Amino acid sequence: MTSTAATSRDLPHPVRDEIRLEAVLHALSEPLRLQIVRELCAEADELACSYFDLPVTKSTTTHHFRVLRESGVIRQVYRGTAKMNAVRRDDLDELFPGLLDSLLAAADRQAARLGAGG
Amino acid sequence: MTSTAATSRDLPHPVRDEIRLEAVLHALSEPLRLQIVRELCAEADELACSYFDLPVTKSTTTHHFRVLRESGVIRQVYRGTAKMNAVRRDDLDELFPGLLDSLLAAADRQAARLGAGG
DNA sequence: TCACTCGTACGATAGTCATCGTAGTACGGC
DNA sequence: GCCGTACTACGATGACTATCGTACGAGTGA
Repeated sequence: MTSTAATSRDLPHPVRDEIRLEAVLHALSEPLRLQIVRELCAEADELACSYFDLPVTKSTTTHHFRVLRESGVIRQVYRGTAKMNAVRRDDLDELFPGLLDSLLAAADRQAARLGAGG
Repeated sequence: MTSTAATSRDLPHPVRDEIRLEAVLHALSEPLRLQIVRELCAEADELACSYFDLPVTKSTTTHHFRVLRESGVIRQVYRGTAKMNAVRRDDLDELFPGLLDSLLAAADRQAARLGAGG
């Protein structure tokens, strides 16, 4: 094949204008999903679903990634057998400037506060 | 009685350190509750529950205000028969600097975008 | 072709949630 | 004391959700 086709399979994503703040907040209100997004942003690169060692089964993992994708928080694309995930930072920053950074900062701050047990 | 007691009834609130980001996001992921918080911030003053003209029954209104209170987003206090509501801006700003402003800005932006239909 | 890995689809289940109606409590004014 | 207003508590209900297990599909490499 000629170019950038990931594979044959395509996944449905909301276009930028279909992303809703409420859906984004709902997606991020789940601890596991918030953690996934934090790691995705920390790595600043595409990560496979299997990269994450989550305390749930594969079925549940699939579910959480789908919620993130359908809410517009992440973009998913197949590369071989792996499904790669990346935060839709450009779209989110365009729609809600500064929101993602504030959310990540808030999550970091809380993690530091709760983790350190101060 | 001597001073500032609102009335006899007191309502349970989480203290600052008990406020969790996930709970805040969950509370604000509901359109009605997000709207309530937006109005509370816009008025910059305490507002009674009855101020809001919500398309749900009083029971449901009570439920939504309780979720906001128990997540730490708002503070509620009785004044006579009225229950006054105010956003806990100081606590939220201390815990998650800039988050509330980003969320409100995002909500405003989305409202303008969807309302204007541009 | 065969096996292996990664992820999906489906069905089930237990829990949470938004909603309502009704009945009840607390406060303020008459 | 009595009534009206503001809000609550309780029970019910339908919808959604997080979770799982099992069975399956799609791709990679031997």
